Amino acid sequence: MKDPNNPICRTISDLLSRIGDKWSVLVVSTLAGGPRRFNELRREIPSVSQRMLTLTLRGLERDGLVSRTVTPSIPPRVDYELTSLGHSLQGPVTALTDWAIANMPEIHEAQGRFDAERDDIAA
Amino acid sequence: MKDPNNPICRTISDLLSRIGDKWSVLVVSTLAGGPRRFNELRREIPSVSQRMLTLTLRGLERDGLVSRTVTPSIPPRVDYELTSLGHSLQGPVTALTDWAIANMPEIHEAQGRFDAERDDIAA
DNA sequence: CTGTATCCGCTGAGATACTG
DNA sequence: CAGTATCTCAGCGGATACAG
Repeated sequence: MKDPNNPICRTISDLLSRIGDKWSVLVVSTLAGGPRRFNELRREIPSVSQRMLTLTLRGLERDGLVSRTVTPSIPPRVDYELTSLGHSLQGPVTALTDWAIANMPEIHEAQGRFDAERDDIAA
Repeated sequence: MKDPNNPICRTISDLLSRIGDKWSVLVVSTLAGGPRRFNELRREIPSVSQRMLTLTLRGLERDGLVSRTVTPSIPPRVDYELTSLGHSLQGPVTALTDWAIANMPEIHEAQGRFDAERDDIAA
């Protein structure tokens, strides 16, 4: 159970590093509203760089959470869409973000206490 | 909603970088079985380094998820324990890990397909 | 429009040695 | 026993420029 070499732990840790990365959850939750083109995603997530959006989408595509559809026209058109696997991830992720929102005050309070103590010691 | 500058998104993203880091979930799930001393945790999670265990525990403590109790004896004794906030996180995290376990085959399959295609193109 | 390629700084994380 | 300090290296991620 606690051994990172066993395949279950590795899968969990892989999933966590994916959803734990800086952009995946944001992209998935945006795509939850329906398919988007590349630059639509950029507009809806203004702070993401082109490079990171590409990398994030590739990662999600590799894991089978997002599908990528190319329409070879001029200009080219690429649509990204959640797969059913991607949609099924929404439930657990929402549970987590709801928890974060609900407990935000308590977390910030704890951080404040911790940092105040740290400063006391430093002083 | 998609703006990383708004406090809600920042809290969520902070939470994700905590539970998304390499060790936090492992530590929390170990502590779910009851309080542990520092070296007990090291023994139960053999692959964690001393440094990373310390840093992980500090982070969890700062967020109010774990409490740290020092008994100034010789040798010194320090017990780590989940707070009620820490326990309440177990539910959402379990939902996520259950999802990962349930969908592990499909994810690996998707990765296999993706990597096979990539190799085809490379060849 | 939808990417890829490159450079580069910052942080995460391991190894090792030292301290109260 | 329970840490801190320092070195080191790899990888993430931003900015920018280029390409089909």
